Amino acid sequence: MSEGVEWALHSCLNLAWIGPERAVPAARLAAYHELPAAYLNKQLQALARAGIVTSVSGPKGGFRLARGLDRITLMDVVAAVEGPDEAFRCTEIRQQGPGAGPAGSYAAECAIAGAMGRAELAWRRELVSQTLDDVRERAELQAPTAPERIREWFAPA
Amino acid sequence: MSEGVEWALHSCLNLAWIGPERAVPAARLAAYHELPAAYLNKQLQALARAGIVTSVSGPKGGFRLARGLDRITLMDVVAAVEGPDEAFRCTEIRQQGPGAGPAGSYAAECAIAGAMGRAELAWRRELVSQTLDDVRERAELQAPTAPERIREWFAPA
DNA sequence: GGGCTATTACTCGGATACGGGGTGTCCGAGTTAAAGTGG
DNA sequence: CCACTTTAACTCGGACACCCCGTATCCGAGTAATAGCCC
Repeated sequence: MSEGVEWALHSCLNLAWIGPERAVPAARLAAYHELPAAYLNKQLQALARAGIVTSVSGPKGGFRLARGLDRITLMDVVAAVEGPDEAFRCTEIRQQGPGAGPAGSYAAECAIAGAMGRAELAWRRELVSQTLDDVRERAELQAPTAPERIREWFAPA
Repeated sequence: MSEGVEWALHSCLNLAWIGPERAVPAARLAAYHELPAAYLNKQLQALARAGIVTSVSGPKGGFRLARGLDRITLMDVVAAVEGPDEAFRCTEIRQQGPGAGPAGSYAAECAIAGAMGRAELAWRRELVSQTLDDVRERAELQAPTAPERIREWFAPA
């Protein structure tokens, strides 16, 4: 899985802790974790295209969350960064070569694709069931001082 | 996900339908679906290392299943081909840069890694719960003539 | 004809190239804040 | 002092290289069947 997913998730939580009042530039979000600024920008663009964050150009510009954390699921972020296609894609090799059966006998889905699809569905179901707000709550339980630290570090000079 | 997983799964089912009496060369398994023979051989080697199939060299050599389909799970095959590491790996960026908190405050797992881990656990759980025999059963319901076709095509000259 | 040996053909196994997608970077279009200027 | 204009700095957005891993291939080590040969 792409490394950008981790960056995007952390950035979303950071944005939430900073608050919706002001927009935060990608460069500043990147500096907080010493990430390549331009590349993080690329991931945030993906989030913007997916409608998870909104972006404004110019001075005092940057990114901010488009809606509350409780309305953003892990699935939303993963789909935005990784793309919509499934991890396991069936190439229908059962229809290739001498092993191919009669032409009309492939109406039903390949049993292997079905089985792998069920597993991937379980994965997606779990991703949908968890919102970023759930993650934030757990994070604050583990590190109660983190929100204040972040708010302070991102405070304008 | 690697394409080899699909090839490996189909090959395992084919091996089961052929029967355990004789070993089947990788080249023959590949020809059945018009796959690159040498590359499929590589995947079968991975299955052999994982103990899913056994391999014998020389004339009349090839691969055969090491145990019954009901004792091989989808997880076994995926782990053998894809490797054991998780898809989402946490790089602990929370400990990098100015955002890093006090040194001893990272005993607990990163909340984001935990959430992604739960999703991946659901995926793995589903893969473990399905054996190749379950898949075979469904496949035979959809295409009852397949086993006989395969047995015949792989029959020795 | 039977048993032993040498040969030969066949298969796996790992070492070796190639190519596409993730990774990383750079520069331009657009925008807004701020500075400058005249009334 | 205030309003307007001009400037300038800042930010996103997409276009451009790099590199690693999945993809694909080839050749050698090992093995067993087979053919040949001697008894």
